[in-house]
Amino acid sequence: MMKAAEPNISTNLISDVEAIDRVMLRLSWAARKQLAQELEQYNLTVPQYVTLRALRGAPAGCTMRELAEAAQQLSPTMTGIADRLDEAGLIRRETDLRDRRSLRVYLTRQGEQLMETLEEQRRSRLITVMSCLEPQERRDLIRLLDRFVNASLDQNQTDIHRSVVNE
Amino acid sequence: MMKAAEPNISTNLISDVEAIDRVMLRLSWAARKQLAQELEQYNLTVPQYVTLRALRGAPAGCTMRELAEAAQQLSPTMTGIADRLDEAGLIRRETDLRDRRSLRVYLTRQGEQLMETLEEQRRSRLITVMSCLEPQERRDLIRLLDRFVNASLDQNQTDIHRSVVNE
DNA sequence: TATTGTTATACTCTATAACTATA
DNA sequence: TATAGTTATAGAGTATAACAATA
Repeated sequence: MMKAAEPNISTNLISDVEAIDRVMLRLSWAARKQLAQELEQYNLTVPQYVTLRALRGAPAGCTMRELAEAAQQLSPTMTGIADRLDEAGLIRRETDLRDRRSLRVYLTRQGEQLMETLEEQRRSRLITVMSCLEPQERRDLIRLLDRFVNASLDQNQTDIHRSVVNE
Repeated sequence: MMKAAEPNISTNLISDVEAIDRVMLRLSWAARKQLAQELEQYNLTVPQYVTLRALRGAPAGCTMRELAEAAQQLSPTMTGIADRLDEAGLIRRETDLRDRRSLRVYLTRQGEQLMETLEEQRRSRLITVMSCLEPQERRDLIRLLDRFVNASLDQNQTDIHRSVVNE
């Protein structure tokens, strides 16, 4: 008889999985919509924001290829995003003198200022939200979420560059 | 002197906020990429999947307007998404006989089967991931995450329809 | 020949405005 | 007139293939 050896634990795991599935879909959907809305006032899209963050977290003057990897984009996609960030005056691209195939990408001062503004705004919003949790609960949430995300994303090769998106 | 009254707690809150900011960006970005990749083999996009889930969670035969609300989309956007789901044979739209302005949307049998397949696939993947956590840790994660998401999204009006996206 | 980055192309999503049909 | 849904249009992201310049 190969029924579930431990019905309670098994049942709990299934219902846990359904609960986490719902909350994760909600996060990756509704949270993204909220971020998009927050960025809209600065005429910034989510991929553009991710790119700026990757750029900020990367060593100064990374190449287009490195930037594309860090932001998890393909080369042609990154070209388009960089074109628009460039046009908005948030980044600049300069030919690498030692390898004239490469472009070095930098945040402009305006880009740095925008990122500071956004960081301040995000921080104050998150402080409000996080205040709803006790200090110990906050640490638990971060620790467990980090373990979950690592386990979840390390299954795939999707997340090779998490150190950069993660800053 | 209005310095931080409790330096340790204050400092911890700031660093907690930075940690949660990173992991949240990572979730709403990398996790979405992973979902997109998982759906790709079925020629399904993330918005299409969210729509199918909302449809599955909604009472049978909801209107286009209700579906758009449930999936947090604008009317014209939902028309386009529904067109493609229709063309793929996953949903069907029928004129409401009592109000001929309205369309009633249904999952086709093919659509239901696809959703079952996807649910099975997601479940088995999540079971693997969740197994990395102890039962008590899983419950803690779900509880804390739920509280965080509610606090975070209830700030905005972004998430009016979480019951449906949430199923 | 291999690499860097771009252009060309096609499709999807998103947002706004204008429109049709129904109520 | 108000509502349900669509079409029209434009911009942005995503993916593939082809290309130029450089190494």
